[in-house]
Amino acid sequence: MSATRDRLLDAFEGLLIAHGVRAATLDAVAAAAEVSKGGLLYHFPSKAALAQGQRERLAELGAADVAAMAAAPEGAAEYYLRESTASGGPLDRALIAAVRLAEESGDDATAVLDELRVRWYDALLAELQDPALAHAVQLMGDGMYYNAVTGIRDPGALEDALAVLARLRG
Amino acid sequence: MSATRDRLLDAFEGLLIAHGVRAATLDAVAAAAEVSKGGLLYHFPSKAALAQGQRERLAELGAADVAAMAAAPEGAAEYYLRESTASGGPLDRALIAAVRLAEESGDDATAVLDELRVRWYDALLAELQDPALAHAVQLMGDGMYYNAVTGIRDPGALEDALAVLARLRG
DNA sequence: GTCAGTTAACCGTCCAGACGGTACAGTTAC
DNA sequence: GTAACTGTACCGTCTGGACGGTTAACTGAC
Repeated sequence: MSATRDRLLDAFEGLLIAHGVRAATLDAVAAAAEVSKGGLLYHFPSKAALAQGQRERLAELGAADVAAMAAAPEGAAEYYLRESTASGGPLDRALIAAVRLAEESGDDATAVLDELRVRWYDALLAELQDPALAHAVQLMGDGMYYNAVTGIRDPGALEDALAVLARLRG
Repeated sequence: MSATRDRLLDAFEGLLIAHGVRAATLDAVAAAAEVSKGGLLYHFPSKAALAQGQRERLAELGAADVAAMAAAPEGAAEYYLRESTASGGPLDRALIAAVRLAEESGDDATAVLDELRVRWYDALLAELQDPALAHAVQLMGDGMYYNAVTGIRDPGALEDALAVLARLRG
């Protein structure tokens, strides 16, 4: 909606990703977004509201990605694996930030992540028509995300995952 | 070594896993270990020392697991996948705690995780003799860990991963 | 055999700074 | 005039860490 609101969420996510939950203080977020603390609290009256705004952003980006996955010319599975390594995009940033937030606030925070996972699985199953294979593809994608989240570089992961997918399909 | 030292590390890991880095304060760790704050700081003179103690514990448990993996009768790959879902054991707890810690402290904290990953990969490769397959198995294991870390329940993940592994072997 | 001295293991309190949040009086752009 | 801010000054609480005790086991001298 508002440009400042988006800048604040960008800054919040950026701090969460780069330096973790401890670094994502209200002062730090405001400073990173080049907004005063009062300005931040104008848009998000509390830190919980800021976290909820982040979850809403993730839900929107996630829904868009599920739609793009179903429409992908290379197929849902390949699209999914490819996206799992392409860290740096808006969805990846939102996902990593949400995972970081979920570690503290428990249930309601993971609900968005849970539902998104189910939707991704459904899209994979629709294309692959094989529950175990769909599950395996999703797990490999999760693994690549996991490595991205923890900062672990894993060269060749995408190629090998795609190669294994091809074997299983063939 | 010391029983109190171990209790402190247990408490530290427990808080990191259940409520995240923000909850794992010196006071909270001391209280959970039923030790005074002064007692905690006797064993670990700073919070950084506490985190390093945790990493050292992970390195020890990890080395033991790699050895157990190579000696597993069901094979390294099956052992690895099975262990990836068995959350609650000492190694899993240490791993999750280390991942949480790594989000803040950056490079040197991820070094232990990085090296452990390489060792696991080597053990998988030694059994499977197939780089892409070894990589895929590791990614599926990572994915299951990732879900355990974020509190996502994923029933049937192990069975499906093992089924896919059997297909790829056969 | 006992008794001062040492040391490891731990307790409880204090403090400066950071944190989330409040309050509110201005300012700018439309 | 109203929405969207800025800037400053606060408040109460929490946090990491410093610090000065305390206790109990051990050690050697006499």
